[in-house]
Amino acid sequence: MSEENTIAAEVFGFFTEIGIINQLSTAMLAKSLPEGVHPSHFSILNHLVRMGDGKPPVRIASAMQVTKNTMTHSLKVLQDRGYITVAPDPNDGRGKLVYLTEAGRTFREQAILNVSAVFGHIIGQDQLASCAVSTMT
Amino acid sequence: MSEENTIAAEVFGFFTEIGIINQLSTAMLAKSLPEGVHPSHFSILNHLVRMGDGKPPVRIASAMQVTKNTMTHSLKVLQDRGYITVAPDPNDGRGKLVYLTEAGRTFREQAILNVSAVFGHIIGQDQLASCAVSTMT
DNA sequence: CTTGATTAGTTCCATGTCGTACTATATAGT
DNA sequence: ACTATATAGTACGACATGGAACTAATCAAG
Repeated sequence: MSEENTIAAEVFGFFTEIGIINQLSTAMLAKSLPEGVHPSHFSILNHLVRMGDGKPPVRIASAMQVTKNTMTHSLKVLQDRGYITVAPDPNDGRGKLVYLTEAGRTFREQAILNVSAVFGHIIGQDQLASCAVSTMT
Repeated sequence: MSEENTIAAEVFGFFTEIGIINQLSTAMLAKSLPEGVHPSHFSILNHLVRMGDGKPPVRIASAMQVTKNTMTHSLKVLQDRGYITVAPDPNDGRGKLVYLTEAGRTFREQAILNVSAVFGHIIGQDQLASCAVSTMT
């Protein structure tokens, strides 16, 4: 019994570490994005570039592991910023299709360059050590 | 230049994977928690158990990588549920100190058992054991 | 001791996310 | 064809979180 508890603690601790890494990397991405663009918004653009656009919102939502409501809201933000266009699906009266704009593609590329510069800054300088220290405290 | 872009894409993709793992494991934890208890609330209890209680909120906030506002809100929730008590710091008129209650400790233990049961359900006891071994070495 | 700067905690507002309920369309069973 | 069920998208409310501003208390400099 206590053996199983030990194993559970090990697995739980592993995912706790994953969460910490995710927290720090997401914070870096957030700081490198312009005002009003949330990491989740960028993530949608990234997904559309990698997996191809012209997909219905519900498919994007399930791929990003968020609900349909959240996707509706996020797509509205991206549409207002001109990064995507949403058109009705000609083959399904219920559905819509999401397409990337040129502005959306260039924005995504620029954002990756920005956050990569931050990574390089951190790895290049000795802040890697301080990063490790901050996770321990 | 394109070489640097390739490296950037590698690093970026790695953190993307980390984010996906975190999303899935956090969702599992959320589903195994009772109504009204957010994963971040549980995370605070977990931190207090592991690092010791009697700490001021601002220290917990910086350790959990959230702002003071969020910590104020989360502590209020935990206090209403009787999992913690908050007392003024006798040595600092501005500060407060956060203490775990017996209910908080038992709740945290039970939650870990619950989520571990979910893990066991999904990946099986054999993989759990090997996973634990790999994290120990 | 007095003044300026710093810190702990709170409050207000904006935003991202989820749950529930709803409408409109599509599909299946008869 | 008709009805029942399922699916796509949206509207509304609830909650977690962050940013800016604020109060109270401590610390540092003179």
